[in-house]
Amino acid sequence: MPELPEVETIARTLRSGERHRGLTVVGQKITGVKVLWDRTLANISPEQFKSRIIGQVVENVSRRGKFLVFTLSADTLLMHLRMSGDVRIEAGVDKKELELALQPHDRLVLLFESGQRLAFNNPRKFGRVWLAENPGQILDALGPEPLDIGLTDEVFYGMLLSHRRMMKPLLMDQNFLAGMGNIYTDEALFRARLHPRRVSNTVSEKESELLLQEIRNVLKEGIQRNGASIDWVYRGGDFQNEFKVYGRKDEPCTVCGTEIIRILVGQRGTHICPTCQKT
DNA sequence: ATAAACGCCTGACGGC
DNA sequence: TGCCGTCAGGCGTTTA
Repeated sequence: MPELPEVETIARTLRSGERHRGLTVVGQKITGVKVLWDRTLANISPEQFKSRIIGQVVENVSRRGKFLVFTLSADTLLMHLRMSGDVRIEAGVDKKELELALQPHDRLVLLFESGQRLAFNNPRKFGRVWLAENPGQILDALGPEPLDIGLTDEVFYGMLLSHRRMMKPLLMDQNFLAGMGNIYTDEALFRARLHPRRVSNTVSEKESELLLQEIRNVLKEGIQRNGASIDWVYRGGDFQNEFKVYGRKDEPCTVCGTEIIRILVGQRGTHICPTCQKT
């Protein structure tokens, strides 16, 4: 489900309590765990997970690429929502209630001393959770954060030139750049007037600068609007109302009026304006 | 080095 | 209504 703006929104709301009726995970002590689907845990057994995480306090929640990063007293808890995941924090009434009233597709639940709980919900079971002493082993392979000012025009252009790959799969490669997914990549390429099959080392310096700018624009607008809500996995954002190409097959291009088409690039449904985005 | 094919899962939607 | 194919905000592994 989520790309960078959606994960960022989740991290912020878990931290601040906004949109969760004031509930925050920061400062909460973990006193219980329910693992409802064992394979949710990517690098540890349910038994080890329980014995290690119970008693730890959530110090902070942040994001790296599409990972949610929970900094705990001793370890780091990582969550990746993949295609259909979501995270809820909710108040519990009593012990009995905490054990019950789970939602369909809840795969992992953390119980806090306060009586509140955090649920990892994941209909398609693609999402994963890690408990790691050293999260760098997982996160360090990721490419740079697109919104990091350390990613300069020069650095980004150099990155494009050092590969000979189609632009869309390259931008979606998390080890190249962290956080871009199918939707925001389509939107950024459209705004930069680049065809998704364009080969990276044929991009000019000017095109590269515009692309980085538009990548940042769509991500920032997505974050401002709390992400995008699509299909049955609704999360409260409204960036879907700003889509220029994604999901707009057969509708007119907002720039030139040509009908948006859907093509396949790197096995992924891809939306372009065939007039504005030439190879 | 690059990219395709496929697997992992459940659910929504459209056509018949 | 039921059945069927297609599609889905992701990513790892295997194969070419």
